[in-house]
Amino acid sequence: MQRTNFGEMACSIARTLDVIGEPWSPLILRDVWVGFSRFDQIQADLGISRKVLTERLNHLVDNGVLARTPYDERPRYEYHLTTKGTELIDLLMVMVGWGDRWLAGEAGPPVLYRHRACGEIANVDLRCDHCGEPMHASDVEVLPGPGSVG
Amino acid sequence: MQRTNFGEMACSIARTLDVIGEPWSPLILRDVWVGFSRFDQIQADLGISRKVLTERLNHLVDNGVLARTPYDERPRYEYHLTTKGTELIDLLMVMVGWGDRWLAGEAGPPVLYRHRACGEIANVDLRCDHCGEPMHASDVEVLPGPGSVG
DNA sequence: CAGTTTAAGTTCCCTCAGGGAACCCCAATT
DNA sequence: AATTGGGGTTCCCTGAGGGAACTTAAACTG
Repeated sequence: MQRTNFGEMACSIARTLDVIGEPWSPLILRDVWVGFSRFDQIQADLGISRKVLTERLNHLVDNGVLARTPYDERPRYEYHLTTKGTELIDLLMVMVGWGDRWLAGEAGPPVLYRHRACGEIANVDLRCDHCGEPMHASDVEVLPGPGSVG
Repeated sequence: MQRTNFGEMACSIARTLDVIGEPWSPLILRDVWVGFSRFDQIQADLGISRKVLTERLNHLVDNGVLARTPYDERPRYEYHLTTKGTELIDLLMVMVGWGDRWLAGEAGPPVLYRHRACGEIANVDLRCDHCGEPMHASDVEVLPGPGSVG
């Protein structure tokens, strides 16, 4: 095995990386999210090699993150997010938040998000799904779960 | 340039990937987070090549995500998260949530998180930092920001 | 005091993955 | 008849990852 296979590890981070951890994959998801749904659109927007784009799209479809649907009688296809893929956008929004905060510099964030529920320009914040209070690295204690190896 | 440089793109996702998007980097952060702070500990835990681990640690230190501090008069060092790095753990917690949900299978999640504030086993949930309501992919509208290229 | 251990890398070689460009197929358009 | 467009596939070349051995320097070990 050349490239280490993360999917076998008993770790949800490693398993997630096995699906979207290869170079370009998160950017492909971003493109599909914002409306670039066809091969040539994504290729032109990202400047990615066509070979690698083919590989990544197949991998994402095989893993149920994207769906490939024809839009013509000719062999023409569109890629769109499945439910599983849409939930990955949470991850991208958190990446955006961190990148905006630490890497955007003086120019400010490249894009903004308007939250439809309140109409305001906003960012995501992590909360406990049980009590609703903030939940960050220092607020949690890590314990072995049922799927641990021990 | 062989590997495409994401850091130059006007996209906070791409810029974030430039810091932690290479293979192994998120897993190294996870290890440091849960208490593996020394070179050989991390190497043994992950099974990563020593060469690659050296490269990744240097990259993470250069980007201000990890700090390298001596713990002995001999050349012995520990790596720990900076503030910038600690905020990246948010990203890992969201990855864990998605991996638990979609990839854990029948065995269940490998690790659990106890939220100190409420004492319960919990997961993170994304909320709007303005109004506190849920904020996911379908709840936002994407707009150009001050740092956009146009 | 010679030999071994430990931590933290470094060096080497080998294979495979990514980049880039050209090519392919097939239907529609000019 | 020739060109265009979409969605790939094929080719070669370079460089990144894997794996194992080597290095350095201090500290134990007998």
